Amino acid sequence: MPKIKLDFSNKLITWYLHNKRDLPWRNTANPYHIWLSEIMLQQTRVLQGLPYYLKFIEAYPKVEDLATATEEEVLKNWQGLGYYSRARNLHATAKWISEEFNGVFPNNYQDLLKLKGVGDYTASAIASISFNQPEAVVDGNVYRVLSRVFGISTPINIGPGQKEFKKLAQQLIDTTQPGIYNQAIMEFGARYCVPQNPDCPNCIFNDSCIAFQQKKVAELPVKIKGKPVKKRYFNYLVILSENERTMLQQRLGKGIWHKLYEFPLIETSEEITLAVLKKLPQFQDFSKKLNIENISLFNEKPVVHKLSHQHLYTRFWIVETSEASESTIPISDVKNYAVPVLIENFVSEFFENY
DNA sequence: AACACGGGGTT
DNA sequence: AACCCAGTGTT
Repeated sequence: MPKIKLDFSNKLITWYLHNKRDLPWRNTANPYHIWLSEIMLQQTRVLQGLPYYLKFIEAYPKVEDLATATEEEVLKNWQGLGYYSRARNLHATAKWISEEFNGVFPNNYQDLLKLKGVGDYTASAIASISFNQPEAVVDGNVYRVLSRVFGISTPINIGPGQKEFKKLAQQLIDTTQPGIYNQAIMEFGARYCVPQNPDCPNCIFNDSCIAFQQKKVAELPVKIKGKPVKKRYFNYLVILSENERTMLQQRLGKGIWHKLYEFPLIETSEEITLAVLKKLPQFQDFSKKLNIENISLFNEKPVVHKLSHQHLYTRFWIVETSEASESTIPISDVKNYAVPVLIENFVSEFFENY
């Protein structure tokens, strides 16, 4: 084995064994547990995903338990973690493995890659950690560590860079303990070679790190800038009908929050007044079905809910009606539906007495 | 290749 | 406000 490669992996693994966090998925090679943790940690901080992992392991000890749950329940348990396609793919994959493979996970990179929601990173993670296969992971941490140590300024978020880093990572992996190596480089990126102000003078690589030598640590990795965030204006109609009932609708189109629930929504191109709201065709269609007695605005200042690519300027209109429409549900049932955090925050504030 | 997809932490 | 996080699927 080339010395540079041995140096790199040995330093990383030595650092890891002294500095790793004690996380529940690190005490097992069970592919179900590893798969679950890896899906949850996609684009998600360990500390944010950890309570969800514990909740899922308890609610669904085996993949068959996840498979026999309803998608609604899985989404409810996923509520707040974001990127909800992960939860839908998780459930679909659990059913597939349970029904077609008798609950036994694929044991190699190529077959793991066929699972919904499992891409190059996750297939490599499971293959290496659960099955000891030498498949290198390349996540955000790996991009940062490799771009700095090896002084690579190829942009990491377009095709050529992704291929270059994958190839380098594959050359560097310790084939005798690939799972440990993969976790070591990720943990090192997450805990030491951090995005801003890493402690380079005391780093295990400070004698060889190209970025440190050339004072380019702050400029690496290079990332092409994305599009500016889009502003959207949401008007939620919070129905309050007789007997403490309200109305929820499921989002079924394309876009954010697919299959989650929310109050009836009217999206506009800008902030609107009550007079304008009343004239909107969507509102008039809606009001035909109900006997509206009063409308009031809950929040004059919009709640700005920030997503990666969108800022949602949201106002909640309280719509009191006299008749109990068929499509209403008891307010006390709202807590059983999977809703976006934006809705959950409103519900917990407005309906705290119900 | 570019874009959509959540929510929260950090600076 | 900008960037990032144990990325993937769609177009």
